[in-house]
Amino acid sequence: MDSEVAREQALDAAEKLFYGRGVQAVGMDAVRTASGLSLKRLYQLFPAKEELVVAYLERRDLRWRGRLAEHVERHDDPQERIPAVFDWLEQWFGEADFRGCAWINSYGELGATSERVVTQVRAHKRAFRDCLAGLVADAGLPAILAGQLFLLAEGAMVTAGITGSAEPAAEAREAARALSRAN
Amino acid sequence: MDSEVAREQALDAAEKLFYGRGVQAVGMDAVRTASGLSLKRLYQLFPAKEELVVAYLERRDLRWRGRLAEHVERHDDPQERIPAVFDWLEQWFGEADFRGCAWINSYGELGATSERVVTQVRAHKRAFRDCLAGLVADAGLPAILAGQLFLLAEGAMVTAGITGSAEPAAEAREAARALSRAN
DNA sequence: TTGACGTGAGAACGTGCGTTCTCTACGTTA
DNA sequence: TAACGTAGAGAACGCACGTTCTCACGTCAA
Repeated sequence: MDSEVAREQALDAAEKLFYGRGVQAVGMDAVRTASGLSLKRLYQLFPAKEELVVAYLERRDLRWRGRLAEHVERHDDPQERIPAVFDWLEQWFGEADFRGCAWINSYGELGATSERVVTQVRAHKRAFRDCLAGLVADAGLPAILAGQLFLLAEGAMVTAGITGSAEPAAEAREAARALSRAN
Repeated sequence: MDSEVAREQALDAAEKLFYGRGVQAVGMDAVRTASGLSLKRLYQLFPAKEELVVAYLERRDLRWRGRLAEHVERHDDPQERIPAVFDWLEQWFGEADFRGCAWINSYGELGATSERVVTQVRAHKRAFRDCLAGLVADAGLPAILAGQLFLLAEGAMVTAGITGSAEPAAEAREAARALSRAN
């Protein structure tokens, strides 16, 4: 079987399991079963579990930011793009399998033990922050707003994950509107 | 030895280890060594590791909120008490052993496997939110502000933990000021 | 045909850890 | 003094899991 296809199968299985149950709660055996690959093949593609975890976070990062960008770019007016971020978050929070932010959860789980995971988490959060900074600049708003919107979004993700409700997105959007007007 | 004293010793050791290295990365053996108690005694006090984890979160919750309240109450002016929350966060983020919010981290680690931990995390976050709501009411500000300040604080905790910087507290305080004026 | 090689399936290995058990020592009480 | 209960120290147990090994089988080159 094509290596590329096998890799995607492994990552599909890993993402579903790691995100849904937590990294440490999922054994390589479960990934094997879910992916339909043999353990041998799995270890050829990812020589250790940590590699698989990092690859999972990496691929999810690309997808996550891709989807966000896609949603935001539907709005031509730069002023509307900022609330659109929170609309997208709200939609995400409402998905049936939503279980909080994969990177925040991974940091809680592995932050103290895996330097590579920490690097991955920091890279993702920095990229998201940079994305917000771009939107703020395009809307002609002061740069200081970017960090504030970022904190609102992070708070909303955490809170939505813990409480299992999508409401924090609306609260954050309201706060973002107020901050945009205030600045 | 007095049971009460032994319990405190166990919890002191557990808190230091669980918060510093993560719950799953710390074995009961490490807790035994750090506490100076025998395994037998430890299991008499906490029949399973999960009990110890829940007790750790419970005691930390009381202390954490106690310290916050103590700091906030130093200010007599209700208007100043809200920024004081973020001052306190900044001070906390700057502590040498700061490693993010214990409850958010625990949720990331155990949220999918331990219902009791989830309950504990939700209770803590709800209590913190209620505390903010009280401060907002005392300051004569609209109730809607409480949730927004809560999201800012949560975002700041997460971000400070991941980046290892205390700066998010200042950003959040600035945003909180702007929101208070805007509402 | 034959032998080398890659692959799949899963058994096996080693380790770590939560929990329990054993053994010894000591204090208490009749 | 002798019997008994309790606690400490840590060995032992059972299990889960990351990783490696075995073995049978199909494939392809010479």
